Amino acid sequence: MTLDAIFEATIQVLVADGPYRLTTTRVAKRAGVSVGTMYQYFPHKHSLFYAVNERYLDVLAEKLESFCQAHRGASIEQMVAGLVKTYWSAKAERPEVTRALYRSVAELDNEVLIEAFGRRADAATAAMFGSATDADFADLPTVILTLLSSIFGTVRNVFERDLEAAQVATLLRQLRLMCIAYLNAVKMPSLKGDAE
Amino acid sequence: MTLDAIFEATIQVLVADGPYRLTTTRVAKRAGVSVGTMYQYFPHKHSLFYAVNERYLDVLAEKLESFCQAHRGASIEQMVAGLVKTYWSAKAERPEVTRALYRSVAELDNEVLIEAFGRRADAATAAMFGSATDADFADLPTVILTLLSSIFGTVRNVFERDLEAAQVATLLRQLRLMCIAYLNAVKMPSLKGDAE
Amino acid sequence: MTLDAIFEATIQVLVADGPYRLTTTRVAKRAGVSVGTMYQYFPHKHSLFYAVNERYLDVLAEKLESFCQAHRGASIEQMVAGLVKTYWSAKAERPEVTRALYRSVAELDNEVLIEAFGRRADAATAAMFGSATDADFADLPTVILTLLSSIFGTVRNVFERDLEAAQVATLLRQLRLMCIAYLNAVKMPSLKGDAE
Amino acid sequence: MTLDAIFEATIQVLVADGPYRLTTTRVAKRAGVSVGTMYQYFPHKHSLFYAVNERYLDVLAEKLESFCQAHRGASIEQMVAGLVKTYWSAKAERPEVTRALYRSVAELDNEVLIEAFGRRADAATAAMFGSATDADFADLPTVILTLLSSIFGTVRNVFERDLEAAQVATLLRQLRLMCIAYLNAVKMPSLKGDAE
DNA sequence: CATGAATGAGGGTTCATTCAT
DNA sequence: CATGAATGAACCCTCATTCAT
Repeated sequence: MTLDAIFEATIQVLVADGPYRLTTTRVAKRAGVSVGTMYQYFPHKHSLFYAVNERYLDVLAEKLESFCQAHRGASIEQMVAGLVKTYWSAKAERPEVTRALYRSVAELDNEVLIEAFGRRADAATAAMFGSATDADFADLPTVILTLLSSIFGTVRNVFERDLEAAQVATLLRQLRLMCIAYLNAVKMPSLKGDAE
Repeated sequence: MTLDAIFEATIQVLVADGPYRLTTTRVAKRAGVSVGTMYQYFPHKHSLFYAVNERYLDVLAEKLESFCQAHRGASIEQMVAGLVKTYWSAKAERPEVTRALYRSVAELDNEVLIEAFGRRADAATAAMFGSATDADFADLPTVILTLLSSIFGTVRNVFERDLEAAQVATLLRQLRLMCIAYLNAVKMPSLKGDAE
Repeated sequence: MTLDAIFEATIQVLVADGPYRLTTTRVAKRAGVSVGTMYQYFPHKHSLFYAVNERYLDVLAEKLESFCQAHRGASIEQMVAGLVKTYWSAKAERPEVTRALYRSVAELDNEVLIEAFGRRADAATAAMFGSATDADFADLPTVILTLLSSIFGTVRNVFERDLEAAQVATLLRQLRLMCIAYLNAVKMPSLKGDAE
Repeated sequence: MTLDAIFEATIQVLVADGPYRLTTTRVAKRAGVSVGTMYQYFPHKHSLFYAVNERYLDVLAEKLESFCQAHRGASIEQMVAGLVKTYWSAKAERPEVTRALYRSVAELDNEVLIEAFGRRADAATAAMFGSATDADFADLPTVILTLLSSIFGTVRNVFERDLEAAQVATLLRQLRLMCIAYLNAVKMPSLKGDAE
């Protein structure tokens, strides 16, 4: 489908030439359509860029949601491990694309997108952790905000500092450790906690 | 001094108009100098941009270093609390500037800058935590990388999601909690630890 | 056609304003197109300039070739007279253009063009004089080089010194005389030469 | 002396960077003076350029004049040989300078200079050939014009086509031959001519 | 609907020239 | 007088956007 071709072309140009060289002509050519056609789908360059980000965050949110949905009732340790893995895998699948999008964010006023994504991630994660069989939290929203900020932020840092594979593996392990230590520190003492 | 005026003008334009609208003419006008003068100090737009970031990261690194220097031999709890506070304060001093610079990163190949900053932060923090009187770590570099990634990442997330003051305060408290929980989880059992 | 308009505009600007004032905007305006359009045909100013020269030399070379082709087997006197006339006529057709192009040479690294033109002129002229019925030359290439250098150089001098019509006519007559005297001086005594 | 330094610097920049990169700052720096000082000697760039050319042509004219002065009463063969040699040597002494100046001519309206030079060359040469002991010419001015146009033009052609040393030597020999053949063809039959 | 040539505002950069020191 | 930092008009070139075909 034309639209998909345009999206993919945008990402490819972004990765290959950087946000600075992302021109409508270049994208159109790579997508195999004319500029005119592209303007039928997107009224201006900005909207194209916006749509690409929207789509990207949408897919990401879906992955998180589907993971959270599937792991209700698990242990917080499983949840944390899975959450980190899910988020990292989604980002690491196409690292250059991830990096390119991280860097291209400047171009658009995407606060709306980020907020929407944040809300979805918060909600899904909160629902999952709320169903944990081995822990309860007095202020779940705060816990979730802390957890996600830490995970998302750390992952972003990895890409920014361009760490080596070995370092990344270690860091992700430590990240899990950190999150679990945190959750255990803030969870309420409960009967459920007996199994520990 | 002219140079400072240019720096400040760059930041102001960045904040007011965004990286996309950062043009040499605009910066020059706001700095109260001619384009020609600007080009006497910076061989091209890029270098101006780069210099601003370099300066910013330099100040940031210095603040971290001076804090770390001053708190050798403290407890890990004090270190964590101070580290978070120092980093956050530096970023929150001029929030719009911080946000503007976070977003402008895309424009320049600043991996070198980020790496240099990372190394300085790593070194200073490692030296401090290595001197902690109440904890020892088997793999200090990894612990530091994790700690800083988490702190830096989380702070960045705060700016990206544009959280409210109250949320921020809570989140920072939780962040300290999380870091301490992590450090306690990974520290080596030691004689020094007796006091715990 | 747009392209021809651009060529002609370039020449006109060159003539009217000189090579120093030949700007892309000026050419575009005179050609009745936008700068953007010009850049669709020529990747940069230089290439436009180059193309104009190329075209000019190409036409010139063709005229020489066609004359030489048509006068094989003639007498050297006819050849010389025709050669001078052909070259001069081509140059004198639009004297200001000729002068403008002579002066604009500095702007472009046109050694390649000049060499190419030189080779074509050499080849055509050599073929013609090689077929002369009343003379043979021991070292034809050298004779041709001398002949053409002298003719081309003299003509250039005329334009540079901006001689009056009467002087020009006289000079051209003398030039023919000089060339013929030279050829007679260097030609081999031969059976063909009997008629002399 | 400062002025000489500026002249030499101009030429060096011209040779090293081409007429396009000849900027006042660059010349001043190479001359070891400030732009301000340069503007004390030359009211604008153009005048500097003009002066350099003037000086160059002046030296050239002097060489021709002094040769012509010294060879009054010689044979036309000696005159021609010496004239070609003198002119060529002057040009070939610093070939890059010659080439650079040939190309830079476009920048300035130097018709005046060229005319002045032409007149001096004409006068000197005419006086010399008028004193030849072995030939008389009915229309000396025309003969001189032809002779000089041919010599000057041919030499220029050599630089333009960038011929090899061997070719150059041959060409110069032929040029002498051509000039002598011409002079012999147009000289008046005279008693002086007996020696022939 | 698709095309892609045409547009031209606006960007980065240069450099002849000035003038306070 | 010499200096060289400051100026800003003007240059070359790009690219988002339009619209006749």
